[in-house]
Amino acid sequence: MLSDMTAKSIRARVRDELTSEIKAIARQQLATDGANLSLRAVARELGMVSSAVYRYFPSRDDLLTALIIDCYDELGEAAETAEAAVDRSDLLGRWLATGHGIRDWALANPAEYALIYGSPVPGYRAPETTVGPAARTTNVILALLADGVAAGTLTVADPVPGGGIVLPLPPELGAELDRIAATVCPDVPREVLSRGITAWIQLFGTVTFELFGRLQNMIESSRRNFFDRQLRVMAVYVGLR
Amino acid sequence: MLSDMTAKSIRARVRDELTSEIKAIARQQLATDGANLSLRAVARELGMVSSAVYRYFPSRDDLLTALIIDCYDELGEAAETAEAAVDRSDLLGRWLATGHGIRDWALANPAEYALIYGSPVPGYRAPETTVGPAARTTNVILALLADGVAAGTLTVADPVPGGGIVLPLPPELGAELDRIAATVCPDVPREVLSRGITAWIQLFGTVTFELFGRLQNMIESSRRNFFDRQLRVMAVYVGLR
DNA sequence: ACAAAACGAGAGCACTGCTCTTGACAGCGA
DNA sequence: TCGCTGTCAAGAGCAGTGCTCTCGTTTTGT
Repeated sequence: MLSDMTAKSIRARVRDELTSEIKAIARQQLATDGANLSLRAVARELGMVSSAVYRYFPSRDDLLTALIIDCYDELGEAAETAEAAVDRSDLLGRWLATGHGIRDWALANPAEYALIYGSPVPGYRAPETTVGPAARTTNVILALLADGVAAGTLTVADPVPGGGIVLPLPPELGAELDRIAATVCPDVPREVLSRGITAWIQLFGTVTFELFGRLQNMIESSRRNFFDRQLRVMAVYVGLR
Repeated sequence: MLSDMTAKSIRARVRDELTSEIKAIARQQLATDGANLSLRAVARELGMVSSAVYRYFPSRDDLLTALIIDCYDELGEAAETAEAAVDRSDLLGRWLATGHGIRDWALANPAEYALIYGSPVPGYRAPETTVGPAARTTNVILALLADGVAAGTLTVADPVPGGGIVLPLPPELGAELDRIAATVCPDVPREVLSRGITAWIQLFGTVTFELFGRLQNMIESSRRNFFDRQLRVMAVYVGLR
């Protein structure tokens, strides 16, 4: 009985170990070779022959998919843990923590961020298994919006008192926002969701610009300050306090 | 004399023709193979042997650089012509035209957009010759800001009357913004420049998200409406009217 | 008309993803 | 303990890649 389980575990465990070792070296190579990493180089690094790697990943794209899922999960976890450390009623603090958690992970893993948020690999179709991990970061923000709505902080009305920053939503866009809200955050009105999406795009747009070198010769020494300000500007726009 | 010139023209012209033909086919392949296009495939398409292509581009990276410069120039020209068609005093119209011009070009040339605004190719260092063409689109926006400042429309003060969307700039970030403004738009105050950069990031962030598939299962049928609204929201934030 | 430069073709090198076959080893039931 | 079966690493091999070098040919400048 026990020997059965350990025997099974033995083969399975060494396989899992090799699998994660392959992924580790592949991620290491990701930093230098980007998305077009070499399976043979990974095998060489492991002292294996290239064909042996195919016992663990049926193709290079499958290895890439595994890496993508891992990265989505890591980024999602980074966002979740950063956000979880803030008092639930402090919506602004939660938003800031989420943003900086995402940016910090991206700065620490630039190649991985480029893999999941950069140009789509031509000919590569992301399988369905990636959408779950990919949604983790957005779910953090959506929960933030839902909590703000529940607390009465986020409303349909203009979050900037006396300001005119809220523009009417075109009907087709409004309908589409309603459809999104219905499936993913039922109690968030379309106006709040719309502002949240704008802030979401600003967050990732700023990280992407910083990592892809578009801030070079512009914002250099105060990039964290700049990003923090971007977050706060969007927080005011959304109404997070 | 004339024969000299035509003789000179003959060799140079056929060379230029071949050069642009290579680039045309390379851009065609860009759509299917992305940044890792095959020089041999381009040569095959031309009925040449691969080594012949090296007479025109010393390496694959040089061909890529030529494509990048062409794309920057095309995108810049698209933004410029779209913006030039609007009355100079209509700042909001100019901003909207610029944004839609950029997005329209990106939608028409998604692979090219990914080439210049996607993940940086690992190991590829963009040469100095690309920064000029790359700056064309941002120059359009900077001119917009400068005109708004000159007309008195854009000021340091909060563009949203009675609103509190303007946050104080951290001193280091303010100094950096001053440094940018001094070299590229001397009469634009740091506050206006800061708002412009935020709008600029929102513009390209939205286009990037749309093209890289991050809007899938969210905004589908009303993407142009969504982008237009994004532009208008940022216009209100910046103070463009 | 002649030397020099430019050009296309071909062979070749080292590399890639991937497939197929071969031989070795471990776990299983009898 | 002895075969059987499934898993594994290794090697050869195929087609493709970027790139270099050489070899005749053509074109150019003088």
